[in-house]
Amino acid sequence: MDYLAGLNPQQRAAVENTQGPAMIVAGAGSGKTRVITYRVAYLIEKGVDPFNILVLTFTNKASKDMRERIMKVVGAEAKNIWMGTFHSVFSKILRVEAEKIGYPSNFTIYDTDDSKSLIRTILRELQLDDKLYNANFVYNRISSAKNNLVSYTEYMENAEIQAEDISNKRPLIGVIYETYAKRCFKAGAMDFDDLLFKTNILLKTHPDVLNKYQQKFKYLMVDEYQDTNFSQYTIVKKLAAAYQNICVVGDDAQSIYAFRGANIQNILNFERDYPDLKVYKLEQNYRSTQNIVKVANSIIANNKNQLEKNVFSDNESGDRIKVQRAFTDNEEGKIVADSIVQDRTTKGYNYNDFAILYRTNAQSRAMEEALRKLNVPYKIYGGLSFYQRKEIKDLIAYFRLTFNPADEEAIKRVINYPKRGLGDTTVEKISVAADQHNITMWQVICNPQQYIPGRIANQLNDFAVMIQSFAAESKKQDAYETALYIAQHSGILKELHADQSEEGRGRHENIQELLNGIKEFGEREDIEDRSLAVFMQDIALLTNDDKKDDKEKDTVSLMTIHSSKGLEFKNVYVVGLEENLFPSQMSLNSRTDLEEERRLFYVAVTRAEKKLTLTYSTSRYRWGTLTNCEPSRFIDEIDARFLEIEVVKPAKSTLGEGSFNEERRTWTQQRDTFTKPKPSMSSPSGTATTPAQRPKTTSMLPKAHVPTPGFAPDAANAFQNGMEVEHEKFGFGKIISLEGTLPDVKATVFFQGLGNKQLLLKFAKLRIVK
DNA sequence: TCGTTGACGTTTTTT
DNA sequence: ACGTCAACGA
Repeated sequence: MDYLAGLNPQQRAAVENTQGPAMIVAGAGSGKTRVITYRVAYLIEKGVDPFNILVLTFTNKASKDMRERIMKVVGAEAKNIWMGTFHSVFSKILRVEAEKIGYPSNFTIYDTDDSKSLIRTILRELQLDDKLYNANFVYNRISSAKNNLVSYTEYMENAEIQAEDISNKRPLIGVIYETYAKRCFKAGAMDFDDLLFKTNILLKTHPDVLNKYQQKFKYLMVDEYQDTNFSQYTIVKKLAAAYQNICVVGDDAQSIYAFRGANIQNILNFERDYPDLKVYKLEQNYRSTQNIVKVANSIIANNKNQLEKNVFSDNESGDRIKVQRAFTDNEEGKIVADSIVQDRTTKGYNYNDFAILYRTNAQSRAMEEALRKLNVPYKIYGGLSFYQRKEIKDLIAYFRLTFNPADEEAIKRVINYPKRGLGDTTVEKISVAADQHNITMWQVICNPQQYIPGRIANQLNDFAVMIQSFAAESKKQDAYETALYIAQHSGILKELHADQSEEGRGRHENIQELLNGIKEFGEREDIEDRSLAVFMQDIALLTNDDKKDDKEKDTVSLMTIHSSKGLEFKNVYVVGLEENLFPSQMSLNSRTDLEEERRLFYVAVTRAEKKLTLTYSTSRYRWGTLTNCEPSRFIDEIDARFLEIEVVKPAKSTLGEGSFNEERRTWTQQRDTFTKPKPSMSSPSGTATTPAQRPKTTSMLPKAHVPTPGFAPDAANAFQNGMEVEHEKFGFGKIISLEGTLPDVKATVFFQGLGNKQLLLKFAKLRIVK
């Protein structure tokens, strides 16, 4: 246990106090991960069975890293610790206990796309205005209800919530919530929030199950506790109730997930729930230079709501923080890329030692381009994950359907991909029939003659038989063979193979990569059940970090600030420090939101060990148009003593060594002259629409034909060559020729002023004149 | 039923 | 700039 010697008194106390409730308030860079790691190692060395330890983290990456670090201390035993994100740990438990709450153990996990798609379907069915009832809005509303453990019944009975919805002019959210929840249940599906919500229900309604897991998890640890929501808080509280060996670790200054329901109250509740709670404060920052720590402190001091804490550093004072201006987003990229190349060569850094952090994923593009131009290797973290690509989701939807045919979203995704003549109309019919008879869409598809008579029934039957053959195949073959069989027989491989464009080949390669991944999974020795069904279970919870270890590769890291939490780099560039971008436009309405944004800035700044650079641009492409930008208020908030402002461009600057604020004033005036509306040339006085303002197309087209009163089209079989006909839009014309056989007869008709038109008689609305 | 077209909204952030 | 969606024509 010689590792204990390397800890400071507070850290050591936190590690050695293993019994009873504890809270570790850990400032940025204060060795938090080390403490958790050693605490777990210490527990094991004191004789606690790893199977009795549960460690909950916030991201897959954090749990993977931590397991590796624990492994280095205690060896292979670390494999037996229960460790993972809330979502992954409790989805595992739910699969074991699913039947107790009426779910199949192979329930599907709906990702955000699936959820929103289902909500859109429901909005259509309820004939609600999808502008007012925006799917995103509805989703967030339902999500936050679940995260606060409000069921749909409670939602509709709660006067406060109802009043809020009514004042939002959206009184029917409760009804949508109910429909959504029932549809998910019918489909054997849980969304992300359900994984926690249903766990709560399970533990509440089944004391025996609760007891089982209380006995199992005698020691609990929760990382990033400030980011937990009420639903997570309640699970932890219940599990810890028997032994009270609960240790939470967090930093209120780094709470950046309130938008997702995280509640800072949880820390306060925590003290209230455990009167004999021991609190450990880790305030010494070992990561960064003094300057960086001071800058971080001066930023967070602007927040009103925070716990008392004094983070300090004994490291060298270090360079001042660089602030650099660019005139365009591309130039910003160039400045950063140049700086990386220069520091690497002159100061002997690796590419690994650099990170570029941004507020939104969209900002990565300019950075990428600049890095590519200088041949700098880089890796983008986050963004569209491999498993979110269309072709991957398509194939996975076939897998989902194979193991859970009730999965409505999977059906809708693949029933007509590749094209097999089962379009929207048919899906609508299936959906209606399913609703009427209170069965699943799959049951309708398996019995099409009964519910949807006609020619379509045959195609539906073919589809059903195909899916059933996949299920049969999965029972005979291993994961890879089954997957390959499905990829081939669904027609997906053929479809992608036919597309010889660059992207098409890329998609084909992605499918190959997924298949390879499944093959590797099938060869793993450490898992007993290596079936495709098991491979599928966690797919929705995987993010990018699961794919290949690029750790050894020497690359610059690009990521959002959110995904940078918990990481550290020698050199950090925080880019796009502009009003409306960072802080984000969405955050400007309320103090709470702005404070969260500021904490985000705090997180960004505290990632840096040696050198921190902040950049902003005076213009940037947003939504495809060039927009002017103002420097972020966050720059102003930093104590100027720690800053080094570099005015890059204007050759022979007249600004001299002026302060940042002075420079900014100049810049602002300059911008004003550019944006002042020019004397109007385009808008003539008066409000009436002038002919010149109408869309050009209208005036260019021949005059629209007004159909004869009582216009009624004739049946397709009534037409003969040479007949004079009337078209609803094109007016009068004459049939020049007829081709094909009923019902697919195609007519060529000559219309006055329009020339020849080819019309399919079964669609075109034509009336016989003579 | 399917493909094309033009209008529209999108950019917070993650499991 | 880009992707999604409704409307429309074939």
